Amino acid sequence: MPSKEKYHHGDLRNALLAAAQDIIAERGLDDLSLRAVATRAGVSHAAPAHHFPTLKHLMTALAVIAFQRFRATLEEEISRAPRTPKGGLAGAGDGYVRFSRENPQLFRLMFSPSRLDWTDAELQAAGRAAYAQLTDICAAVAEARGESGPERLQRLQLLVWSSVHGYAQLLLAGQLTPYPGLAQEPPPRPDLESLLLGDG
Amino acid sequence: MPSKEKYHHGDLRNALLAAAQDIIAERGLDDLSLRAVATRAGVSHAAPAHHFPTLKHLMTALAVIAFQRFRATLEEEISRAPRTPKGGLAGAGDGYVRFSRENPQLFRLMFSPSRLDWTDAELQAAGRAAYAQLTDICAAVAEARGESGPERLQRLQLLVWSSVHGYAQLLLAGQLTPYPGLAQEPPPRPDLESLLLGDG
DNA sequence: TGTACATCAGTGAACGCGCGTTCACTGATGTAC
DNA sequence: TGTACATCAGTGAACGCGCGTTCACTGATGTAC
Repeated sequence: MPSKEKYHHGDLRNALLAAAQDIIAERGLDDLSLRAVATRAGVSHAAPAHHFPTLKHLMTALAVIAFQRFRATLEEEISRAPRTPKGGLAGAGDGYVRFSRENPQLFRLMFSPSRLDWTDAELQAAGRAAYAQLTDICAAVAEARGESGPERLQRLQLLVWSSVHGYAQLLLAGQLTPYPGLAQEPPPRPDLESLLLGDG
Repeated sequence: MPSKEKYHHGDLRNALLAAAQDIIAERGLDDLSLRAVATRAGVSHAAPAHHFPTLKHLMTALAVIAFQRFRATLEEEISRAPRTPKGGLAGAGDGYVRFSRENPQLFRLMFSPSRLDWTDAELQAAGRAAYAQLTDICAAVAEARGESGPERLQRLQLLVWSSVHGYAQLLLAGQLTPYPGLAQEPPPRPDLESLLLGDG
């Protein structure tokens, strides 16, 4: 454990990423800056440059973490659900929505292309790994529906992804709760499971 | 037609809104500022204050215009489609996606709650008017499916809205086209019409 | 029709703010011998 | 085991930038009489 007295931090890169998470959670994505991150990490404002040349580099590294956590949340909810196509689909949907609500600013970052460098190999890998969860689930759903072929599968994936992503986005945008101040319960996630796989 | 020489502009409020649309189309929503708008409109940087006390006021007025245009696009596509429940649903979906692609920055603004004042009556009215398009379409779809009751209708609306909104968002986020530079054709919008109303 | 005057839109200078970036530096670490 | 030295992470002052905001002002408009 690095002491506060040390001139060299020891693990500043991770400390900066942790500080960034605190900042976006408290003040929002728009208030994230290299200077704010440095201050939060207790380091001079020029120090981050050694680890992240630009804010985009830091945000890209943060998005990698976000996608990894996102993937873990999907896995967790899927493993908690019944091991059926319908259960898997419901679990993935629940995980998707839960992550977006628990980490709204990270979620926003993940889908803010202008802030990220999508040519970054780590980011691509993290994104693909998360997306693979949906792919697997959808393959099982397609099979249960007696559908086959890559095109059918792709269309099913897009429908599933779009509907849960759209619900999450509308929820975060405040479009599903008349007045945010009222803290009203939002309507439940669209039940694509029943539509695709029946009530069984 | 106001001449450039006049000290009083005559219609600065609208000129500022037009300048704002130019700026977000060319430089993006994040580069929108009161100063930039003033400069673009050919006016001193303090002039906008007489019409928009803060940037949020301007953005809210801009979102009103956006929702009105959005509504018009939905209407246009719906009226172009067959006058059946399925045609209406397809038209609404096409309009939704077309608007988001033709006006990506306005679309972003419409769903950026932190930038807008949703207590503004005009904004609420504009948003509701656009949403009413979807409501009407969904009522027809529900009837065609033999469903009834407000709860069923609400769930159907949420599913329809979520799936088309999610598709539009994923498209704008660049998640549906591997490399933006390649200008690859994205996959078509999820065909919720057939799923809900069959192939007829 | 003409004059006086209130109103208000737009000007331009000034302020403080946080930002990214640069740069000479300082202090710690680790390696070569 | 000890010394010299290269490397590099972090410092702190400085710079220029665009931003929102304030404020005394100036010029145009429209209304009262």
